Amino acid sequence: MQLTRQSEYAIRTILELSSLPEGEFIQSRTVSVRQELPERFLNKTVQILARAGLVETRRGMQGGIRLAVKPEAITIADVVGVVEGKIAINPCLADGYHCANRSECRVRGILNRAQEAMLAELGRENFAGLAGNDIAEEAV
Amino acid sequence: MQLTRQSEYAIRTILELSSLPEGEFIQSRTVSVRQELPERFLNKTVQILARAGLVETRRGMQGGIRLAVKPEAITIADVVGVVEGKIAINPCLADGYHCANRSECRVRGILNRAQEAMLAELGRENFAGLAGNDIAEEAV
DNA sequence: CTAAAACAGGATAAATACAATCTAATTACT
DNA sequence: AGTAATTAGATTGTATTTATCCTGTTTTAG
Ligand code: SF4
Ligand code: SF4
Repeated sequence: MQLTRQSEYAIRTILELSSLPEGEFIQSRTVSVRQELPERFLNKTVQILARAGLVETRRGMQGGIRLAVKPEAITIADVVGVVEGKIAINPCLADGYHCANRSECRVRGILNRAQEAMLAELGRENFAGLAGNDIAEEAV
Repeated sequence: MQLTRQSEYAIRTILELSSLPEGEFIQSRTVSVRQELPERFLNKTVQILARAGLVETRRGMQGGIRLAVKPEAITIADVVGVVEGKIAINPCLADGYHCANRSECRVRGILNRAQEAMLAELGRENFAGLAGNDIAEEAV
């Protein structure tokens, strides 16, 4: 019942990128140093974020990575969802899983509600707020 | 980001026990058959539940297991907590873990709120309601 | 008093999943 | 060309989860 480290790494990466001036590239190596993340493994993580369209990459000299969308449009729920795939705290909440007594099971309903409650919280605040680079710092 | 199977097994076991007349013993083997759970593994799970004081066991002929407390007093959150230990969806939410920038980290607060929201839902309904053996079936 | 029934507990094995690394390619700028 | 950066897949290492085995202890039927 825990997020993977890769999710944390991804969150910290997006956080780092969110605090940069819009459009600026930063090398993933720099992120790994600043956030103290294993470099090689972070590269993998960046790839996932890139394929999902959250970050943009540029190769070669002067290359690096940057956000592909505005920090305001990304939440922790998004990042975790991209890295770990669609969240399902129990197999029966995932697509394509068939449990015999699923129809009459009342446990499943509770698990589902619990999951939704968690995802709602993870999706409540966006990375503009998290990185602290929004002016108003919308009072919660 | 998933509950262990053992948690499911434990939930189904408590559910089975909750639907029995109060005080009646049932053999763990019967539970494993009725719920289609691996017998040997379930024994281990029962031990955990017993040590935590949720179920009571009796050895020998005519032995078996039964709830040690009323179904009304047990929630899914309790069962999962017993089987998996104190829930922490990220290492930094567990006791004894030290993250360098924990004090200034705003991600942690969100993760914590998400976890609490999930646990609140898991603790909302008790096993009397889940097993459907309470009269009023308290309208939610 | 003995044998069978049922849980207790530790050790171990098998299977997954997670985390990290390695090597080689590709791209792009200078 | 040459260098700096990401891309991609393969591979290794580690931890966790899941499951089984074997031996012991308790209880009761006979
Ligand atoms: S028994 Fe209920 S909670 Fe468990 S897997 Fe089946 S549907 Fe889901
Ligand atoms: S960076 Fe924040 S969320 Fe991540 S482990 Fe540290 S305190 Fe927790």
